[in-house]
Amino acid sequence: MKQPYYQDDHVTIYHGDTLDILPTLENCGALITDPPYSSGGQFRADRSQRVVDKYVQTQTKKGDAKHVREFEGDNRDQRSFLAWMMLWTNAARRACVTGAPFAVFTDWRQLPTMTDAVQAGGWVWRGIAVWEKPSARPMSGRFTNQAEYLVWGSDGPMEQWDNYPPGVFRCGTPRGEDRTHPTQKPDELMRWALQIVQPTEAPVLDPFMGSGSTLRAAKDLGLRAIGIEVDEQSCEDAAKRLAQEVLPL
Amino acid sequence: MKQPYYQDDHVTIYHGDTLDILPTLENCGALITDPPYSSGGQFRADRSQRVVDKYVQTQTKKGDAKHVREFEGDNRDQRSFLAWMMLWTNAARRACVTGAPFAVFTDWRQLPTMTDAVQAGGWVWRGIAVWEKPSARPMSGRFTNQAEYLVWGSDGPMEQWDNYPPGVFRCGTPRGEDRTHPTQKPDELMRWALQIVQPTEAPVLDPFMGSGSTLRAAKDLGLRAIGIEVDEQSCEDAAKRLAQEVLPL
DNA sequence: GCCGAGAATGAATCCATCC
DNA sequence: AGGATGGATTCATTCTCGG
Repeated sequence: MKQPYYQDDHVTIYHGDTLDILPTLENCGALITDPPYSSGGQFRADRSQRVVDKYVQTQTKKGDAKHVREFEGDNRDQRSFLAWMMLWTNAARRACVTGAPFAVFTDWRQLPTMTDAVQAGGWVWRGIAVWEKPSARPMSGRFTNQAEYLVWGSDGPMEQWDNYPPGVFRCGTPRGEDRTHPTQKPDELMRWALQIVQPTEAPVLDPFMGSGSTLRAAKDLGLRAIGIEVDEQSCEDAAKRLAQEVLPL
Repeated sequence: MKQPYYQDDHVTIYHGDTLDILPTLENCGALITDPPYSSGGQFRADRSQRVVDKYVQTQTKKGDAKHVREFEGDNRDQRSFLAWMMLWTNAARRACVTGAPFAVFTDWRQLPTMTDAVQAGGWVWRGIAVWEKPSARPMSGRFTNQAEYLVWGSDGPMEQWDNYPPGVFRCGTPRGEDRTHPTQKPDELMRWALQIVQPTEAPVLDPFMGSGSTLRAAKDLGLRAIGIEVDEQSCEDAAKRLAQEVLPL
């Protein structure tokens, strides 16, 4: 079993490829993650760009968006994207206990592929929840694509317990110094996503940790969590972020 | 050419099966509709999201037996639903001018099938817009499925013009006297959906008219519209509703 | 400290242009 | 012909800064 990159009372971080690490894990209580979308354009040329060129449109882009990091695994075509998604969703399910809930982020373009992939990976798909982003880029004559989606469900039967999270959640994206990862999710959003997880000892699993928003939110909610990340710099960023005190909510 | 069931300055209603009527139409300016979601009707929605036919799962973990049922079963109903959706989306596209926009309502269960169907029918899929219903029934331990979805795009290149409709729209469902059709959409919602249509002479096409909400909203916005409906009682209800005066907005 | 004006920003998209 | 590149564009929201 691989040594953790970072560990404390609540969270564990592994540095490495998700498909290598996942088979070594077991008894996780939930899968909550934000995988690469392999999206960002109608044409293959657009999708094959560097991540920063696709997704970071600040004026500082040419020159010094130094604090915004590149990330891997976002340049696949549709077929290989689906195949890869089936592999990791299946491996993640094996790392979880029966009945575990899952919630996976995706954008409109990959939503149908994502629902296929999680089901092919053995999960039961039970719905779609909506993240409404207040500041999206409008296009003339079209509906603004101002939402991202949370595909959710469970591994087999899903326990009912006393919690009723809303199906549509509205909040803005992190800005400026708060953002170290190009597609970083706000902590508030991750706490919402974690509402399908019952408070237990079994840790939440995030196989695409990035800058560690899922783990941070889990820790703040008093949950345990395990993160996997292939980029070492992101592991370091996340470890720093998690070493800080638990935030009062 | 079949005689209209109802006709006035702005709207025309045909009574009959959509697949019979659509080939007789041409030069429509847009497709805006709310097709049957296949819940409890002609097709089986409860089996709709099984993907075992597409992606075979080879390995199992202990305790997997109970999941197998989730993957078994018969995709014929889902296949026939998809085939039928491809037929009418294609026929509707042929009834429209090149560049025509489309917007089709669906629920979360049928969303992936719908995006497949419109693309197979020859339309360019450009996004998903969200209808947030404030009055959905919550489920314990789960996200509330409180949204329906508008799959939208165009037949080929889409003209840009001076309109920026929001991608998330919040409004309640009709109640009491206002509701004659079981899945009736609020007029306010249909006016939002029609914001993707440029004001022209070419009529909006609704191949599943139901109680006529699309036509009513189009007329109120000063647009022309054509509706098709197989149920005669619904045709009568819609005709009554459309014969009323144009509502001041 | 509060308020308002002006600037910056966003998992974007389109299209002309260049290889 | 078709892939790759780069510039222009849009508005709601948030941020910055000065009064």
